[in-house]
Amino acid sequence: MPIGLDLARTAKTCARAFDDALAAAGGSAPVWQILISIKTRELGTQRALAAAVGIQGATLTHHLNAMESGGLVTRRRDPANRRVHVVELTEAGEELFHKLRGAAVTFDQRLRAGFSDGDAAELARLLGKLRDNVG
Amino acid sequence: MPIGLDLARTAKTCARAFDDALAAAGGSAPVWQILISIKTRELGTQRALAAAVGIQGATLTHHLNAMESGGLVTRRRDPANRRVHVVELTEAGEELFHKLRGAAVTFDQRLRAGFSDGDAAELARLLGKLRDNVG
DNA sequence: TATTGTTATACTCTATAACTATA
DNA sequence: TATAGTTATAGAGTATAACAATA
Repeated sequence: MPIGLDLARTAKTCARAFDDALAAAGGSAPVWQILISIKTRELGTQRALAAAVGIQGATLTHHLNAMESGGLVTRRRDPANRRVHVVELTEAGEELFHKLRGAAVTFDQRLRAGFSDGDAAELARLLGKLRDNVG
Repeated sequence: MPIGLDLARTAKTCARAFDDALAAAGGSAPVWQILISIKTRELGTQRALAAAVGIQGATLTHHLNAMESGGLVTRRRDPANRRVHVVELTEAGEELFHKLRGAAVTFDQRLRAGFSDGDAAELARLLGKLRDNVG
């Protein structure tokens, strides 16, 4: 069995289950990824944000437009460099972040069922090797 | 680090690299999956085919339309049960299958770099556990 | 009525190219 | 000129609902 096929099938199955979990909590995978990135690297440029999420700048704008319409984020120009648009979470954005985090934690517990610490570490090591091999 | 996030990032990185490899060989991920399923479970219904690939029947029809237009497959009614459309590879379809298989094999070798047999088996075991946990 | 597959339509995520605003 | 981001447009993959053909 090719490793890539096994990985793709597993990822597809897990991604769908995770998407369902996030949707039930009122979110989606890209929104969750963007919320995480905003929370963890506050004050970066949108380019950096897009790179962190693994998408193009225009794709990020697309999502941010929807998130801004949905009242999750605000965008304002940085006074120090007015080319930069600072993205910040609104209260609703913070709420959604916490809700999605809860869903993600619950999902991860489900995923980890029957995993020893050694298993988890071994999986992380092997996945890291795969990324190195294609990067 | 949540397992799901690690898995999703790895799968995204690998899937993009694999898509590029398939595209360079004239294919795409769903086409490759469908070709594999046709070759390995000849004579099934399209429903079974769709289930094997992990998509809906209408989505499969969408891809088969493109593949038929592209001269890769033919569809004809099964005389024994005329509701069933038997999907078969044309010569061009067979050629593409072999070409994509070559690309997939090459990609898998790249992915396996530095993997011992034990590593590969361990990865397969852990991925299987993940699928069990969400299935 | 139930099953097989198609058609029509639309949604989500993604991307590239051209553009605006700022430096 | 270079950089940050947006707008316009498009394409791939997926899905649901309604439909036609067959049993």
